[in-house]
Amino acid sequence: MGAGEGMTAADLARYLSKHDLVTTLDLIDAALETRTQDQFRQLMVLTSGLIPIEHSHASVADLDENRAITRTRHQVNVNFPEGWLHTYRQLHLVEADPVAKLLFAHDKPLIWGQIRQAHREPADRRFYGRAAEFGLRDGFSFGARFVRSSSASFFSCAGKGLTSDRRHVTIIQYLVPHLHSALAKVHLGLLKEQPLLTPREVEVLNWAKFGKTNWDISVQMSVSERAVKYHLQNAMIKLSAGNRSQAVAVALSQGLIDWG
Amino acid sequence: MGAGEGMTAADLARYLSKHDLVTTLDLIDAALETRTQDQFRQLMVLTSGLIPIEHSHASVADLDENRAITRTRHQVNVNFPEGWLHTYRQLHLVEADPVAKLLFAHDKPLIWGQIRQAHREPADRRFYGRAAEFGLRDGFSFGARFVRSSSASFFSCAGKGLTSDRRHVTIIQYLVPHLHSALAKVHLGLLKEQPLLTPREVEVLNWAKFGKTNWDISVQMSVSERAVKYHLQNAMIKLSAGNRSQAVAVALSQGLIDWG
DNA sequence: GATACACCTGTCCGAACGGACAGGGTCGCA
DNA sequence: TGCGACCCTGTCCGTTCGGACAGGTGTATC
Repeated sequence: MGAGEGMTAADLARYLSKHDLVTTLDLIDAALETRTQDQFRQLMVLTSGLIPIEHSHASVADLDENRAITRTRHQVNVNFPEGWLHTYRQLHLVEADPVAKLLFAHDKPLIWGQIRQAHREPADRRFYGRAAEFGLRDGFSFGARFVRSSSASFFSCAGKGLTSDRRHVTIIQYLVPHLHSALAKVHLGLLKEQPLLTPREVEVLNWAKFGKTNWDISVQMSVSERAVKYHLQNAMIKLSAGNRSQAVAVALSQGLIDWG
Repeated sequence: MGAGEGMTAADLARYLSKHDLVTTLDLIDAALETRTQDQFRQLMVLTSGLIPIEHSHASVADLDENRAITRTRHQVNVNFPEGWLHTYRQLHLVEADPVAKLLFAHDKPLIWGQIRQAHREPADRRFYGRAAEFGLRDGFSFGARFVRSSSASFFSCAGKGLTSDRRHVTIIQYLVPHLHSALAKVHLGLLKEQPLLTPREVEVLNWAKFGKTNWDISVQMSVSERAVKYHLQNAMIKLSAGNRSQAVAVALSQGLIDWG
């Protein structure tokens, strides 16, 4: 029991004040209620009232079977230095980033300082140097797959002295997994807001997932069988699916239709 | 922000000791790690060290579109009176149970005492009388759908004076949603343990979800196309699916195959 | 040795599917 | 007044699917 290695409930009592505990618990509760991007931003603001987060940035991405990022779905940049993000993309620093390599390895927050101490290779030094130019020295990252989805979120927070303090580290270990699940909920909500599929396409897929034939669906929807094929065909094109089975599977895993 | 109506962070500070806060936070953390039925039982035991839970009982069930229970998938009865559960089933008390009506209405813990005060009808009186015979007076229930699944969990905890105390109620409000997600994880794990499907059937479904044809799959698995049809057919029978699309959808929603 | 189960294979055939051809319409927006 | 969406309809045709017939093996259990 307890978050992270060597982290125990005793740490909570030792390093955190009663006010810290109350705030952490309330932030966890607020994370449960978080549904929208604005609420998530607000959550990060509240968090930075507890620990000195100066910059934070969250991404949702698709992973392949090797847990490598294939596509970035969307970003919530609260106040991360744009220059750094630009440099990172431009120079493909993901190859050099020691944190990125470990991001999805364990479902634990990664404290930059701890990584820095473990890996002391010259290539890493250059990376840390670059990051320091943008004021990014202390901080943490957290990456985790969403349950029952091929997507994952990762986010980074930076701030002066953020992770050289046992109090901060303790709070991070206990709080961050809940920020992740809040982000997952925000992401799911956003997917439904941006309607990749038209209402009719969703309707057809919702029947198809129950194994209905085109003719069955046409009766339910009071249209011709051809109309059903038309919508399903468009849905398959939009979802890059080769047939109705894949279309249903993709739509389910993307949260475009739900589980009736 | 804050759990439940009128519940604020101030309540945490007012009614909870520092030790309470530490324990609650650590229980929430332990809930994150919970994967097995034994771990869940252990979690309930730890919880009863914090608030006076004497009896607890958890169920996972399938819901229809009206949020009515269609099938109970499995139960974790820690120490609920068997006699009461038997009476409940025998007399279909779910019809009379005021708590059951509200179980999936909001994603909030239901404090029995509060329900009892709100509904003072004679029919309810009889129900409370029966429950009291089994020592069930004070307690709470919590029901919520699992994300991206047609299943839901609900569980009830009872104990003397359990919910007539602000301290207990506050802890319950903040803790219980995390117990629910722990139960969800346990349930998912159990589904994979009881192999409804054979390894080959799982393999075929995993190709089918990518839209592969029977012939494609037969090449991948180095068997005849007929063998693929054989496995898929058996899978469809076991999953009560009418065709491959429904088989894939059901297998996904049951957690029998995953995304990737 | 019988029984059960998972695994694999074959052929046949009607139903369902998916693509490609073609053509309607309404609505909102530039 | 286009233009692009979304919606709807038709026919044709080759492919795929799913059910029903039938058979085989190996392995574990009793």
